[in-house]
Amino acid sequence: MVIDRKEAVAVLEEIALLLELKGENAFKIRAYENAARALSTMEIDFETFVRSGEIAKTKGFGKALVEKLIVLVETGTLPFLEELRAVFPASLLKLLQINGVGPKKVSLFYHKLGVTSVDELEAACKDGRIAGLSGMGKKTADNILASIERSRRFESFFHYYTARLTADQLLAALRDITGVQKIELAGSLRRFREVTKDIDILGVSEQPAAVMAAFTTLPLVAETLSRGRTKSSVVLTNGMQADLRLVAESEFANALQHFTGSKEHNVALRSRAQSRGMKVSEWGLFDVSNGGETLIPCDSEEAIYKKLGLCYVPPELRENLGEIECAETGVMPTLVTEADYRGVLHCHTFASDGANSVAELVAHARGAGHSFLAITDHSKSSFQANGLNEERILKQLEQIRDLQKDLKDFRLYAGVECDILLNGDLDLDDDVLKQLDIVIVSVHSGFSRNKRDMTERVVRAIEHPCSRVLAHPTGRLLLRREGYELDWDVVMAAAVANNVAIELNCNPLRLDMDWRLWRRARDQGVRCSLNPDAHRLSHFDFVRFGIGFCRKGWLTANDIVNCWSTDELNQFLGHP
DNA sequence: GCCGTTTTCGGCCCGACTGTTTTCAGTCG
Repeated sequence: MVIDRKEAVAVLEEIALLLELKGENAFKIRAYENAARALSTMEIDFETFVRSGEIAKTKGFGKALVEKLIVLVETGTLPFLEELRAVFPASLLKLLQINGVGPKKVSLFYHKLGVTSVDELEAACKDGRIAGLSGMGKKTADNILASIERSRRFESFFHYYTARLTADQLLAALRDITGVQKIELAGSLRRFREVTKDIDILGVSEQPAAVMAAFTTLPLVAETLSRGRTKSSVVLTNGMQADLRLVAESEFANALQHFTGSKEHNVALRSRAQSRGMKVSEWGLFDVSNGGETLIPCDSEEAIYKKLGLCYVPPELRENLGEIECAETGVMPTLVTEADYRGVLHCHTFASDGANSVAELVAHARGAGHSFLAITDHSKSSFQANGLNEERILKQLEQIRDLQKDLKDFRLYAGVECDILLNGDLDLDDDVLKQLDIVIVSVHSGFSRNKRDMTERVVRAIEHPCSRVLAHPTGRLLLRREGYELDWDVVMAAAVANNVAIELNCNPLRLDMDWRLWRRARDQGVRCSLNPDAHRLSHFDFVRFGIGFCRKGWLTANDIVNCWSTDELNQFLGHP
């Protein structure tokens, strides 16, 4: 039995949760969590990684973890995990997902009441058994019931786009409250995580009590979970949780840094501070080198990083995935900005499954200040999307050439989003593809093939001489459908060798290729094409946040073909 | 369980809020 990387990550994560239930040392638990996280971002063949001994040289994998993972690779099972599973039924892990219920409570409920599932916990809350436990009371039981109800009523995660628009609405409402001097977004939304659980907002006010009162009674707020002087939590009408923290002006920079996270980034920063005789928290940076606690004033996030011997780390990069090591060198990449973006290379008209005409899309793109636009409707195999056959594509090509004649300082490219067939062939005749300015290739069928077959299929499409962009390369739909697996080493190498860009599709459901892969792709020489995959004019707005995901992938304007001049792009497309 | 220029033991990031208790444990981020 072969254990792959994903399975190993799942094993480590499960061990961490079970150890929590067991009440193990928190640092031991963290060691498993860190190892799982490290492994999940590595692009390695897990078995080779373990067998070759490479694992033992990797930070975070000590003697105990290496030994366990060797057993896992060699036998396909891990007795250590089996023993833990025998102590706690697997269903207990689900209880940990209930807000306000942590390992201690789960363990208590299990041992005292035999509770093993959410339904049983609900029953125990209702019939008074929970309130009867020592240390628990009626309020605890009521809160657990409310949490269970909330988790059933709403999915716990939201797509970035939904969450961000909700957050922007909330920010605007908060800025209108009397006594609010400053309001900023923090947390995972500021860091551009693709899905998010809650909205974290940080504010400055000299009248925190009044502001908290106003916040918890906003029309957007459905329910107040907690309300303190510096922190309040609410559930919004759409089911999202939002937290507001208030601090004094002098504390703002430190608080913003702290509440932007990630947790892992902050742990690393605090550890760094400690090793330099300092202490960092949401309240400030302190010199603790001579036993006391002397505040080191920081009026900006830049100042905090500087005092810690680092250059500024943009929020998108704060995941403790190498950004601190990079900041230590004094040189950070100049990340792409919204102003660098010059045009969309993937959109649909009503000829296939879009809502607008070519002319409408052109007008919209020009209105947005873009320099070029590529029309890329679906090809004939995507019949569910009314894909175009050779004849219809050629007709559209003619229409586009006509439109171009009247366009000054704007390049309109004729293209197609051509289906990659099961064997890796493209869906349209070569002599038609050759006439187009840009051919985007993508998979829309046969998602369940295995990794090897999918890799071969995609690489074959990349190697087609007309291919220029590989679109939404895994086909994932966030919170709905896993993407198919690809051997990224092979796919990226093929993309570089054949001068094919890989798309970062910024449709909020896709965000595909994932930000975690981009730094590595860029280092290998892969070009990115950032596209909204627009099916209507409003989808052009996806680019605004798409830029954030490019930044999260460490990309500069130079790495993204959509940020190039029309001349440079023409050269890339082979159409001077 | 990991780690090491105070190095093989003894550290390991920090604080707010809640609910239950009279000083604190659990949870969360």
